[in-house]
Amino acid sequence: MNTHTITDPSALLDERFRAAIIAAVPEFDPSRINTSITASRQPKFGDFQCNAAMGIAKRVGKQPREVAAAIVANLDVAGIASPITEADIAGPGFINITLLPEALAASLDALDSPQLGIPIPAQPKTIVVDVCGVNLAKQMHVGHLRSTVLGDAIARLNERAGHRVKRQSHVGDWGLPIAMVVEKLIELEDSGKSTDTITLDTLNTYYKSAQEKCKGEHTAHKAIIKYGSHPKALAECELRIEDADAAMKRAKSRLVALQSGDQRSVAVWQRIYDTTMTECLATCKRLNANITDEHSAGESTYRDELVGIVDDLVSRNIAEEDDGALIVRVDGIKAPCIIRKRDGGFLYATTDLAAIKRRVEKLEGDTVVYSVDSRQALHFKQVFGVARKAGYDLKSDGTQANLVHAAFGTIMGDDGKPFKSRSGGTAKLSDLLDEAVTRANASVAEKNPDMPDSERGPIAEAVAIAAIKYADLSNESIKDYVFNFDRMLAFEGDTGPYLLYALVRISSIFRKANESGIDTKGAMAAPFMLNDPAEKALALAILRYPRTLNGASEAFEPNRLCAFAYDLASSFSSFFDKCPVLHNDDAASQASRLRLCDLAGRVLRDALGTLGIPTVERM
RNA sequence: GCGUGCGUAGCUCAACUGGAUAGAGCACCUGACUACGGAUCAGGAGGUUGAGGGUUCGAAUCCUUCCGCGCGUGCCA
Repeated sequence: MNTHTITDPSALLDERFRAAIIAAVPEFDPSRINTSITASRQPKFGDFQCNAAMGIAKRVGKQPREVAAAIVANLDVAGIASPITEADIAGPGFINITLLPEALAASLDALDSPQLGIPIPAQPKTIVVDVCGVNLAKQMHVGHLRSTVLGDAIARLNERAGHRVKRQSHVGDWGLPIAMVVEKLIELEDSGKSTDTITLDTLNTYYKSAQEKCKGEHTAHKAIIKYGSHPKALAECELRIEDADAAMKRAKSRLVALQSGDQRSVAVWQRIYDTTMTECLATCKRLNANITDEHSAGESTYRDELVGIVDDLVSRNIAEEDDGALIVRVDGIKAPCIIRKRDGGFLYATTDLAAIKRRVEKLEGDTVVYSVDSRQALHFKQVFGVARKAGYDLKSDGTQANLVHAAFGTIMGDDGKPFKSRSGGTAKLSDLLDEAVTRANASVAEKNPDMPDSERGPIAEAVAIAAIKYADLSNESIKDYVFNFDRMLAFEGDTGPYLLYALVRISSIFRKANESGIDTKGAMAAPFMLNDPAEKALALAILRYPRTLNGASEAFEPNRLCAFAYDLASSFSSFFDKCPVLHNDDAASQASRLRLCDLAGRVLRDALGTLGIPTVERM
């Protein structure tokens, strides 16, 4: 017997109803039975309900209520739920189920283990998760928030579900833009300036100016031709284009030097790499995202594989030449996937193909999931299509790996447009975090004036990160969402701080209990007494943890676990209000409630940990 | 144009993937032994789920036609 069957009442009910359905409707293919046991939305419909009768009735051509009655007649829920009769059949054939108090207590008791009822899969899978994906010489900005936070959460969800997870950060460390910055640094060195203590901020400036220098003027030129301008301005512009062309030429030859392993170029590149990654990984750490150096898989690491892949696709007639470029056509997609430019250069599609190959063949991924902006949907459709066509998705056992684009929407500002910094540019991620921390600090100081600064600092940091991450994770990821400090940092309502507050109250109860000499340790073995509706509601909320976690991990949807966490915190708050724990003369009830508090706290903490949200003891 | 996604309370979002009377949070109104942390709890008001049609016992969810918005769209990543 596995843990799942014991701790999750819905799993227990699933078994009993399956048996009843087989007996009640023998003509129905047992392998197609879906018992459809769900938690009831309203208490008056019981604790759980079975919605299977309607669907089965349709397929076997019977009346739904007739099927429901047959199921009930063949049903044995002894030891789990109150006896179920025809009176429990409602509407078109819903079967309402109310758990026995002792069964509820037993389930809770079984869940109360270090594993917290999460089943360990018989055959763990390997899930490769594409996360973060920063670019050299560029600061992390809002655009990286979601790929980092969501990607890490998806990784954690699958780790918690018992799978092997391999994070891969596809670092943009290759190509012309980087060569431009390398060239810039070398020019500086040649003019006698030291670049030893260069910062990422400075690199970022170089990156932008190099970009503009090499192509910005061309667009300006086009605009002038199109809309007309003073001849002098035009002449000046053309002069600058000559400059730009020269710069572009230098950058391209620098790229060649870099790619062919020129020592000096590589050394400068390495410095840029180190400077960028040191700062970005620090930001990841600050975000409580488990993304470290070992997860970095830069585009440069694929450079020696690209030629082989392209040759392979050509020799197998998967790729074809078209207008000088090399393309692969994928069924159902109009736009072909370009894997080599007319000038012989490779594109990011080529690199991504190499990445898929590595992730399936070398990293042995059963699933390769990409936490990447939804605007890249077409790109991934193409690349996945090419990979399948070429068989790069085939695992060693010959079956196909599951390629998933876990797409997410854009972060918007209050004006409904993509989020910008106050000055209008792209907002640097660390600045955003700083502002959230400042605000959290002020709030904590206001609510809790006695707390010393030294204690408040780290707490404000955790509260701010929790607020930002919860806001990001709790929405359905595919949708755009509005980034609003006031809303996410509000200590009321469906926010990160509210969840932390629930934990703080639990911690506080135990602090107080221990101070007054109550045997909290002993209470951890106390029998659960769940007589008050609020106690029962809290128990039912806790018991939903295993199912919710599995559903969220399988669907790569962290927002489901967020909803669970909020529901749990909210159920706890109601319980806290109605069921005194310490101000309670009944020793048995007190012990039960202490244990319930402890379990609720551990489950909530575990859920938040699985989302990558930091927690605190006080706030 | 084609492709793709979205449209739910005044605002921000859910809806266990086709289930019962569409739920939360802000904001608004009314309450709660001076509170085991009130950063809370209980209640009220707030809806033709963009519009029409279809599928069925049952639709916010699936199909279809419109409307509106976003995004992508052959040699950037």
